[in-house]
Parts: sequence; structure tokens; C-alpha cells
Amino acid sequence: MSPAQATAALHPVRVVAQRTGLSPDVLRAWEKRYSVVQPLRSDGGQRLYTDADLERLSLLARAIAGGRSIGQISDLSLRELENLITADETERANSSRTAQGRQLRASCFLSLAMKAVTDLDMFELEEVLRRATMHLSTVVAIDEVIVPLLHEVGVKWAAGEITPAHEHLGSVAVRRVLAWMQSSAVVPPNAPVAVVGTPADQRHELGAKIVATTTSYESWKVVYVGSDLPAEAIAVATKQSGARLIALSLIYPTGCPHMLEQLKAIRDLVPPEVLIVTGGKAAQTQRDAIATYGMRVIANLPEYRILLRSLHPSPIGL
Amino acid sequence: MSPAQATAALHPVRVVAQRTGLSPDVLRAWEKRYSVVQPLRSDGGQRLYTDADLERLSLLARAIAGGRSIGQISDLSLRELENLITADETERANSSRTAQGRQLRASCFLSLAMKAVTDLDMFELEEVLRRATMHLSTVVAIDEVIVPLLHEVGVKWAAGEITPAHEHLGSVAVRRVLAWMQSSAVVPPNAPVAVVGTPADQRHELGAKIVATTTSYESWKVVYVGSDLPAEAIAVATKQSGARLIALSLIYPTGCPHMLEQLKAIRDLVPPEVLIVTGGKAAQTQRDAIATYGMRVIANLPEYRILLRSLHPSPIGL
DNA sequence: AATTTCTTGACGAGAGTTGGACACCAGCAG
DNA sequence: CTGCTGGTGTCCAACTCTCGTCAAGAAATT
Repeated sequence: MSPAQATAALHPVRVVAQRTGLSPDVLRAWEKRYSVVQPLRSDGGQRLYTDADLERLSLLARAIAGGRSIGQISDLSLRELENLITADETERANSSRTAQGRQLRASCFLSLAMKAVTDLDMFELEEVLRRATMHLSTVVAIDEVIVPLLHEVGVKWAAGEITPAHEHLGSVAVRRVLAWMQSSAVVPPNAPVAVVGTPADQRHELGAKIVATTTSYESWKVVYVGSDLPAEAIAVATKQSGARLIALSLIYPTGCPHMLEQLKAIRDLVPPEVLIVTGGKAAQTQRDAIATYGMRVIANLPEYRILLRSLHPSPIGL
Repeated sequence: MSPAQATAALHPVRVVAQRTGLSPDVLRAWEKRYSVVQPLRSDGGQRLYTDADLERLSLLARAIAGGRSIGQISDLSLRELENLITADETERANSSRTAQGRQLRASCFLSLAMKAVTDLDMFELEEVLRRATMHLSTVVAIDEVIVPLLHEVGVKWAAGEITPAHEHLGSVAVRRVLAWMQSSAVVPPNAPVAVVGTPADQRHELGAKIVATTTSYESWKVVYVGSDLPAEAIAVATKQSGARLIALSLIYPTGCPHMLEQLKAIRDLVPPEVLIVTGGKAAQTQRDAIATYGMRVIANLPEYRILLRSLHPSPIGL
């Protein structure tokens, strides 16, 4: 504990390895190939690193983490190393903030998620999706990870590249993550109410779940009525909840005449001041017919968000 | 930025690609087809770009992002490029909302939060902060709303513009929002462990809470030991949890000699391979002294995140 | 005695290089 | 509308270079 001892502290290779994050092998290789440090030796020949060695190695390790290669930086002085590191790190701190940095990260999450699906690793998939919602915003995570993921899975499933098991695993994980996201949304007590679901014969759920979550995050109270629901049930839910808006997901089957009948029935059963919006592939194909019933057809989620905000401008601009 | 110092650094293609956002393929293609730069070569024939090359390529990349095509701008001088880019970007700033729109939203949340503080409206403040975390990402919400808010409150409190009641209300709301954020973080079972808190005599908590939340969101398991904790207690917590990292928030009082003693005591009590990092105003003022104890001093949260990622690279790049 | 560290040498994954091919898009001519 | 052409980003194959890792046997440390 004397000051003399404190300055003379020497570290064995194990301590240096753990503090710098470099393996003992690497420490020896760097010393031999690039002479980055020349540690003292014990009587038996074992390396004893000084604090100065430790600092130099730490700086080198940080520079490596910043994308440098050891051969190029092994000769630099401490001061040069520090300059290099601060330049690299501030650069990196900035780049994660730009729009393109974010775009890049979103596609990175997407490919990881897709890999988890093909690996049939549900735990991994769920974790990737949760991390995406934490590191990107919820909105970006839905638009640029979850929706593209489902789309890609659908395409590959149709092409026979993946099995129904993969598709099912993806659905389950996405459903759970959406439920988790929605549970952490905060809805003010005086929020307007929206009914979300799919009408009769539409037997898919994820589209509606995504719409429900999106609606929640725009500060609406959501009454989620599930899928394949007859017009009467939707009308009852609307009346009881006092909803101003009904959002219907129409994906499959497309081109079913029954669907138009159902939509018309809903339109007739609820008060005319309730706005009904539809989205999804099946809605696109029947675009004109649906419009004649006085319903809106939405092409994508951002458009839906804009609609929501125009219906109920939140105190927070945009 | 003196030219004498800047000349030392040469950049491998990987760094240039990351900083400019251009792919290595593009860098080579531009060099071959348009001679936009002529990088030096290493002994092995690998490209080594100077700072000047880097700047030129960055400008070209921005011009490309602005809609220009490489063939038409490859001959332009740096000045001409700058003019072109500012013209393009001001043009675009008027028409659409991109990165600036996000920045704008963050500052919008911030001013709403500040208004809630001066109005002594805790419910509103909490809701604004929660919405900020939902609409921005958690990371951005912390960096650009919560931290600036606390800073502004501190400044106004010091200037006597607001009362202790305002300051207290802000602390309570922020603390609750942080707790909520942390509860919704997902930590994988095999995550490394970090101990977070403040040492003895440091009687503030929010800084440590923010660090704890940030650490959680980087997929670490956090042992939060609270504030004003003696060195022995921190050492025990470290040992029992098997932590690899101790993160200490040092804000107030600054310049207290006692603090350095405490830090030294912690350093001596825990195994040398445990990394200790410090941050906060008091850490900055004692920067050099702390560094001699083998501890890192962190300037801001982005730098802390980079450190965390270098210690435990998550499967998700960046 | 068990574990760690040392040295030397070699291996191989990954990154970088070159030359060339290819896909895509625009504009323009037939 | 179709086909051609030049401009560009991307990809591929084969090779080289870099650098982390491993193996094996000896020595030191605990």
C-alpha cells in the first residue's frame, strides 16, 4: 500500500488479458510481431506488464474495436493513439444518430430476424424483435422490421423455400412481441376509441394485431375484437365502446364477394359518423368498390398513422 | 485540427467505408473509373486513405445522397462540392422532413416536458416522457429528452428561476419513467453483469438510474446498488453477482478528496480484472487522478454505450 | 500435482485486391 | 413499343495478405 509499491505494480498476463479484453495469445503475438510493448520478465521468464504497458494495450484494443488493424497502428505513440480513438469513437457516436445509420440498423435487425426464422429459433427471434423495438423506436420497428419480416416469410412460404413450421413459428413470435409492445403502450384516460379486427371469413390475425398496436401507439384506446367476426358483433362492439373509428384488416381471401357484403353490412349497422378504414391486400384489390361504401382504403401503415393524427391531433406535434 | 497532427493517421478501406457509408466495392470502382482519389498503398498492397481522401469521399457521398450522379461530380473541387451539397440539402430541408424532423421532434418533446415541470404538472410530465420513449427510441429519448431536461432543470434551479418543488417533481417523474423503461427492457439469461451506483458521499440518484437503464438496454444484467454506498458494500455486491463491470456516477460534490479515496478503496477491494468506469461532472474534474487508478472516465452516454458494446459485443452489430 | 505460462511453428478464416461480368436504369433512336 | 447504349452499383472468382488461434512440449507458478 505504500506509494512506492503502488507505482511499481506489475501485472501478470492474466490480469492484462482480462482488463484489455485481449487473449493471452494475442498479447504474445503482438509483442512478437509488432513489438507493441516490452514487458519485464520474472525470474522464471514470465511476463510482467507495467501500468504503462497496460495503458498502451488498452488504447490499442480500443483502436482495434474502432476498425483499425494492428499492423497499421502498432507504431503510433500514445498521443496519436488517443487522437485516433477519440476521432473514431465520436464518429461512431454520431453515425448511429443519423437517418442512414438508423436505416442500416433496421435492415440489420431484419436479416437477423429472418435468420432466426430459418433456423427455427423462436427464442432468438423474439429477442431480436424485442431488441429492435428497444433500439429503434416502436414505430420504426414495426414498419421496417416486423412488416417486412412477415412479408418476406410469406413470399418464401409461397415459393416453398420454407415450411409451414417456419411460418407458424414466425407468427407466434411476432404475436407475442406485439402483445408485449401493446402492453407497454401508455394510453391517456380521455383517449378516443377505435375498434380493430377482421370481418367474417377473414381468418388471419397478425395484420389486425399490427394495426391494433399501431393504433395504441398513436394514443388511441383500442378495442381488439379478433378475427373472423360477423358484422353484427363488430357493430355491437362499436356501440358499446363509443368508438369513432373502425379499422379492418382485409388480406385473405382476396376477391371474395362475401367480403363486400360484410363490409356493407357493417356500414349499415353503425352510425354514419363512425369512420371505417380498411387495409391489406384484399382491400387494395377491391379498392373502388369499398370506396363507394364510404370507407377509406389505406395503402400502408404510415398513411394510417397520418389518418389517425388528423382524426385526433395529439398535443405532441407529429 | 492542425495539419501537423492530422497527417499521422492513414485509414484502411474498412474505416473509410464505414465513415462515408459507401461500400468497399464502390470505393474501388470510383477510384478505377473516375480517379476520385489515389490512396497510398501499404507494403502488402492495401489501400491507405489520407484524411483529405476521406473528406473528399464523404462530400461525394453526400452529393450522391442529394441525387447527383458520380460521373458528373467526380471532377469537382472540394469547394464546388460543398456548394453543391449545401444547395441540395437546403433544397431538401424545405420540402420534406428527414433527420431534422426527428431532431425537431426530440426538442419538441423536451420543451413540452419543460413546460410540464414549470406548470408543476407531474401527470403531464410523465406522459410526455413516456410518449417520447415510444415515439423516439428509448436511446434517443434518454439522450435528447431526459438528460437535457434534467440539465435544464438543474441550471434553472441554480439560477433561482424555479423552486425546489419543481426540481423535486421533475426528479420523481423521471425516476418513475426510468423504472418503467427498465422494467420493459429484455435481458437475455446469459447476459454479463454490471454493478451500477454511486460511492459514499455522492447523494444523488438520477445519474446512476440513467446509467442503469442505459446498461439494461445494452443487454446487460444490472445490479443497482443505489447511492451513497461505502466501498465495502460495492465490493460485496460485485463479488456476489460476479460482475465484470462497475459503473459509478460521480456528480456532486465535485472536488471532494474523499471521493478519490473511495474510488481507490473500491479499486483495491475488487479483483483487478473487473473494469471500473466513472462518469459525471465530478469525474470530469478529477479525470487524470481517476485514470491513474486504472479506471475509465466516460464523457457522455454514447461513449458509454460504445464501451459496453466493446466489452460484450451483442449479436446485433451496433 | 495441477494449473498457468512460455516458445515456436503452423493453420485457416476473413479481409483486401484485381479483372471482369452482370443487372438495372435512363435516355434515345428506330 | 422495342431495342440499343452508356452510366453505375453490385457480384464473382482467384489470389494474396493479415492476424487471431491452436497445438505441443517445456518450464514456472500455485
